[in-house]
Amino acid sequence: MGTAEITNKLWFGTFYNGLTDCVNHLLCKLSCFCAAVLISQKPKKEEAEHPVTTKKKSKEEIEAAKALKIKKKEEEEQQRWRWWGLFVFLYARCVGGGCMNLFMKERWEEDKYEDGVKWKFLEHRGPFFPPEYQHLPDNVNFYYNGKVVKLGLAAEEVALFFAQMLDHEYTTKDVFRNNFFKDWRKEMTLEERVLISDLNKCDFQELHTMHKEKVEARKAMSKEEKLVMKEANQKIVEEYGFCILDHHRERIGNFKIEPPGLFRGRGEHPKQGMLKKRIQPEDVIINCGKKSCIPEPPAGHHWKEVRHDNTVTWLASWTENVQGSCKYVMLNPSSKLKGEKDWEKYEVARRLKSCVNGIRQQYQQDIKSKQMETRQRAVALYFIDKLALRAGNEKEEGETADTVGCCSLRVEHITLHDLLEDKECVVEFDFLGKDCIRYYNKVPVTKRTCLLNKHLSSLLPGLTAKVFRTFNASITLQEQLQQLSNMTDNPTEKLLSYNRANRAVAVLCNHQRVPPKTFDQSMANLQSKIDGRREQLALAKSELKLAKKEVKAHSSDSKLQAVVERKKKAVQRCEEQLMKMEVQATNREENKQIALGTSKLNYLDPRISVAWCKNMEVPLDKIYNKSQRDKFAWAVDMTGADFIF
DNA sequence: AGCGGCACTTAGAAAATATCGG
DNA sequence: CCGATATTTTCTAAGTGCCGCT
Repeated sequence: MGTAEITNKLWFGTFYNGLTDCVNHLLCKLSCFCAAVLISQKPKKEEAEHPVTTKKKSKEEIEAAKALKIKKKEEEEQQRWRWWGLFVFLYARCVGGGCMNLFMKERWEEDKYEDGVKWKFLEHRGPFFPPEYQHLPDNVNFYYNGKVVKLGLAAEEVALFFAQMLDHEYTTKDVFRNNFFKDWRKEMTLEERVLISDLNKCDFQELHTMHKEKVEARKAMSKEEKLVMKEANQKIVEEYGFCILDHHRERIGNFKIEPPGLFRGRGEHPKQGMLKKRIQPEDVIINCGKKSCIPEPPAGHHWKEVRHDNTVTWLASWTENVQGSCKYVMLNPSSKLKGEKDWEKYEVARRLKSCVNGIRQQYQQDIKSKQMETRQRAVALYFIDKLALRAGNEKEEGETADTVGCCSLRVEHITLHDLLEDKECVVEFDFLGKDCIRYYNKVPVTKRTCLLNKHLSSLLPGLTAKVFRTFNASITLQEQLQQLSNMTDNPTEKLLSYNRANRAVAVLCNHQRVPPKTFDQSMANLQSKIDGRREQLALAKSELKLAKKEVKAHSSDSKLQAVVERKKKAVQRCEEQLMKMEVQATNREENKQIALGTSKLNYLDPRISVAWCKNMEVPLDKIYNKSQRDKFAWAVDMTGADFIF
């Protein structure tokens, strides 16, 4: 590589990255200004095009709405921070020479901020607080032992939390009820506490009914009312939902403070039903840039603390009272901070690809090791790799539901069979994993923890137990897509193949869901639709036959010929619709207990999917919705059809 | 060297919204 | 256009992994 070229790149790198603050800032301001002008002009335009007849207006309105949508899209696209731009640029220039992964990658790493620094400038409005609780209307009553009891504000609010959940299974569980009652009593006045001593004598029915009515009323709102609500919400998002990070406006993920309520732990959680208390500004730590405006706390309040820590990515945090854990306000997945990290994750997984064979050989060896520790490590790694189990960190006993991962499996979770269902040496797993999802699997094995991660990172920098899940998920997707999809398939079949590949990964990672309550019913509905369509098709076919006969009889009458054509089209349309529905039925049936979203969002290198779409000529929006396209914008932008994981 | 806590990713449920088909 | 159903978004719990402290 010539010196001139290097110099050139370095210059560009410096230029791009260091682009003096004021110039960069100016550009940013300019683009914001332009957007503001465009927005402020829009209503005027619509007004100008106003009058004429109602029918025409509505048509025009539709057109205008469409144009507006496109414009908005373009604007968004223009405002998108293409933080991966330098990489793509350099890669494009260098890929011919094949030097990218060494020289340029290093250059790229160097250009990032110094160790641990995540940003230089960060400004935001602080989190958004839920509204204060308002007393119940006078005609809605809580009864104790059959008598009306007017509760104080605090106790009433908590009573309503319980009342709202009355339809939920939670409220029938002893643990939930006991925890709730204990915490509820803490919120009562002395008088209330003396009176209310038995949850079974509490009647929340009126509160429950009121809540349900409110929900119904919200559903039944007129279009106009809904629009008003929507606009009000958008205003909140506009104000609190964004921050400025290093000159770019970025969407915040969860800018709303979690409202108070009853803790809904998963599975047999010992703390379910406990009161999750209301968070005050006095509980909240704000994190922002030193030079930025400090967000204003709600009137009459102050923040717990304001700090300027640019080695972390959160904008605000508070400690939650049920588990004592920290909650954070962080950026949306489409942001640079999240996207870059995501990209990095997949790069580590790809690096594993080149050395996974060696690692596998080694743990097979280590399984025979004389040292107990080495042997245990090897077995754990074997299962993490083969079954995509999670690492299984230690948890405090009694504080959470009893769930395990690979390194925390206990004897009772495993049964060893010398022979099971014709297979030798079978390990039977049965345990509750993350979110209390049951893992059940029978695995034939061949005859012959923090320590684990340390060992892994010595094999490959950045390698940890969870990388195996990412790696095996992504590589499985790639292989399955390769095996299942054909260029000659129609679009519907192609999508089925994609879903099946995705499904293979979800099964591997044990991503489950409870089948929707309406599943059987909706399946039956679809089936009857299919049957109906079949009959229709048969009818259309016989009609076509008849029409053809007619043509033959009356030697090529042009009118009759046209009828035949029409009938042919009808048959075709019918066949297409039938095929679509049948594929839909297959897909839905196969998806009954499987959730695809988690793997798509967290485990599958998006570049595999983008490349597949390009190769198969499938539009990207068939497999990624808007927020997925936003999250993976970096991959969409930089990936060609030739990408291989 | 072991542990507790902090920061961040991953997860399924539920709510909200869009789409479909009669 | 309207209700049922499907999809998307929101919500927040539940994991992983590492760092700094003792």
